[in-house]
Amino acid sequence: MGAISNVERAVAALRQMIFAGDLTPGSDHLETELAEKLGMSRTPIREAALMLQAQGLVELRPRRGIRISPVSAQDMSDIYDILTELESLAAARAAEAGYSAADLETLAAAIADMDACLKQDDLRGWAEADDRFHRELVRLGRNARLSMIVSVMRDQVRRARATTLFIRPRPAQSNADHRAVYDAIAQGDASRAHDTHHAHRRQARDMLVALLDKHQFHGL
Amino acid sequence: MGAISNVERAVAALRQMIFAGDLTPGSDHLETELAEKLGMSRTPIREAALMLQAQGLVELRPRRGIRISPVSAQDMSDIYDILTELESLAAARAAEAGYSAADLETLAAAIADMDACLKQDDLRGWAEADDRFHRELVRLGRNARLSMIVSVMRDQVRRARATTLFIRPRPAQSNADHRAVYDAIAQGDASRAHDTHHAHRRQARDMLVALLDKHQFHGL
DNA sequence: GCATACATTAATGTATACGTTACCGCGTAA
DNA sequence: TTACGCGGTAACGTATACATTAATGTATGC
Repeated sequence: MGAISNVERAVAALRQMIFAGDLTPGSDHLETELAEKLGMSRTPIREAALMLQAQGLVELRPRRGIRISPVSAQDMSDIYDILTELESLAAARAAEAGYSAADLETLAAAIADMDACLKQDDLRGWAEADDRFHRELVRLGRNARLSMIVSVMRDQVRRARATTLFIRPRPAQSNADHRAVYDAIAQGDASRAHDTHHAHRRQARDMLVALLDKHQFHGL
Repeated sequence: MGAISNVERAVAALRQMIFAGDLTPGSDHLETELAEKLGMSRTPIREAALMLQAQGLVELRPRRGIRISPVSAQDMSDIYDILTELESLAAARAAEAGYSAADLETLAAAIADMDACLKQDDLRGWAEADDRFHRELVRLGRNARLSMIVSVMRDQVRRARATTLFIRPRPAQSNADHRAVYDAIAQGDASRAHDTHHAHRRQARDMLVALLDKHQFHGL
């Protein structure tokens, strides 16, 4: 009854391998190979691959194997554009929802954690708290489809973050932005929540794009 | 060489049946059933269902069959929110791209067609041209992921349009909006393109939501 | 030497077989 | 009467076998 299917196992394993870099972007992998490696038949592997394809993590190319989707600088820019718009919308909707301070507890905690991590130069911890902030923000927007899309986009970004986290400037301004967004939501000011977050994301995008250009990033 | 796989056939057939209303939202269908109906085995049916599930058109529920996803009024509102943001972004990017009048030919033609259809009270023709306009607009935005997301969202809306097309007010203001967006893009004015289209979509959303409320629409 | 046609082959797409499991109905006991 | 348990069954998840097909290498003709 534990009911954890092989397909789920395959999806989890493949994701893990992709994010960990065991399957490098652009590389091809035969269904049979992966099946053997994960100790199951081709069927669940194929189904898992189809799901991951729908999320843009892999491409099924007949007779050439399952390709781990590469992410170019252009892709990153495209993804950030989408994230910017959708997260800003979520921020606006969250502000409209009229949440109480208690409802916004998770948000506040994430901001506090980011502060704490920055003080200790714990970039990994900061990134985790930053993720938490953005995830909660989207959740508060109460749009299931939007949440889904954002999480798919974020997955694709995640692979690049490992690379860029330690070469990007310290995220100093970032926290002030988060606080401003938080305040706008707490005060129910939708358009300020939207615009503030939009500017925040836009800036992050521009920074990242410049960074990728500078470091000759041409695909991951 | 014919290279049209059964999976593709299944996807196309299922989509067709869903849009045509042969498979009504909320209904369940066993894999075996569908396989027999389409003259193939369960394997391609399952793969097709997985793809359609990723697009939100069906849900795979173990032992209960493949459910045609119902779309509630809330869903419609959520979807329109997403469309509003993403199409507006596309409009802005299109304006930035500096297209020539020739590049915008398709857009202009769609607007002209909408005018012509309205004059003849050809609502179906108008809807088709309207689709064409929005599709081209998104294409000009040059963001492959955005295009994909928008097309998935639009698919979900499409099912409701058949219902609402003939009870909604004549789209009179609509064309003026389209022209304004076109002009902004032609002049390279990104923020005007964005805001104009945003207002256009926002209005369409509000109208639709009001309409669905009024007609006691509680799911399709 | 180069291009083209063909045979080879290996990987996929599809069908099928099978074990597992949740659901449904029936019976029994409280 | 109702709740609970038990067995039958049917649908699914997965493995496997088979058909199909595109890529690769080879031979042949120019």
